[in-house]
Amino acid sequence: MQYQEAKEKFISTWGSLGTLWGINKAMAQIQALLFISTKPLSMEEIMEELKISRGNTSMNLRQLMDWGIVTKEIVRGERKEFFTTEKDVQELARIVAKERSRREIKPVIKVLEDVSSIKDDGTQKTKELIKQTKALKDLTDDLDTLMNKLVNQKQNWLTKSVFKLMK
Amino acid sequence: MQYQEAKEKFISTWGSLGTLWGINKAMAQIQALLFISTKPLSMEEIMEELKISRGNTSMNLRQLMDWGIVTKEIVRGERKEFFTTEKDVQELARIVAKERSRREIKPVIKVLEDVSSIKDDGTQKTKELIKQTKALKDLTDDLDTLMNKLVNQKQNWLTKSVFKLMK
DNA sequence: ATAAACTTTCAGTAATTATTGAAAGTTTAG
DNA sequence: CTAAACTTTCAATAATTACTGAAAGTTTAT
Repeated sequence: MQYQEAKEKFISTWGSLGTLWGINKAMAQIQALLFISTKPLSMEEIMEELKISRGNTSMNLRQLMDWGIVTKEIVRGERKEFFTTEKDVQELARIVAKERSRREIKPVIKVLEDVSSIKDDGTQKTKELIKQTKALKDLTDDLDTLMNKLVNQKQNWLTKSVFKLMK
Repeated sequence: MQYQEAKEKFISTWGSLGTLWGINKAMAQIQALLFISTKPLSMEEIMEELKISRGNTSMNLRQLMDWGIVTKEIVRGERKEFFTTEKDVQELARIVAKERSRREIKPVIKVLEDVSSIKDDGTQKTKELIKQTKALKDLTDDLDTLMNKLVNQKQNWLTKSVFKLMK
């Protein structure tokens, strides 16, 4: 496999994986492109590489910036804007985990809390609803906490020690 | 909040959360319904509760069974089939984590491996592609391993000890 | 102030994904 | 074997989500 093929394979795989971490295809592909680029890219270059429209590129770059994954670069002497992505995978994972926790997991925990704290009217079905949603809430909470703690270790010695512990 | 409202809120929240764990809305809602039900439900009952068609119910139940989350129950004297879901959240998490690892994460790791092992032709851009996809592969691998190990502890004493360690 | 260079917005359209419902298939009781 | 009771399949359609492109908006240089 040569450079061009490998690059395309990486970008398209990462793109279709986007759904897994909760973003759309174009967004993931732009991030992938920037991630392996040796220099900041302009909107023009991104459109050209990925064969997507100006509007699409603009909207998805904006979202990536909202996530804190991509940043604008000012290049001296150039009028147009250039973009780069966080290059450190650990830091990237940290950002993604934090954002997903905030945007998706926390709100769900809130709902589970509300639902599991309805008044017990003594019926079987109410007891079951409370018991099960409570269990789900506890699990979700635990996993969320663990994920955040894990990913917040800027150095990876702790990750390593956890691995050791679990082996 | 009363039972009916709480139940509906739980089912619809869990349904829209489906995308987060990689399944569709109807599938997640069926699972949610079974999860808080005090007894196995027939296809008829599921259709009725969720207001979805027979075909949709059938197809999504099949998928839930493929995932290993839902099982058929034979009820003595009844001709139709009844369905139940795994009721233990820890076990549920174990199944989901295992399946997602197998279906989605492992294949991505494979691609990252392939891409990161192309021949280094000495150019800057090839070096960057190799370096970055390698880093991504290592991270993905670590997270996958960790997730599987975590979730495979049938007892939760280990989860607890990990928490303690990280606090 | 003007105009060129660039970015954003958003209504319309395309692509994708989910759902229906009726026909075909299967199982069981008699 | 037959028919009733039930489930599955799948082509058609609906709903959702993503994408385009051109017009409107913004910034910068002169």
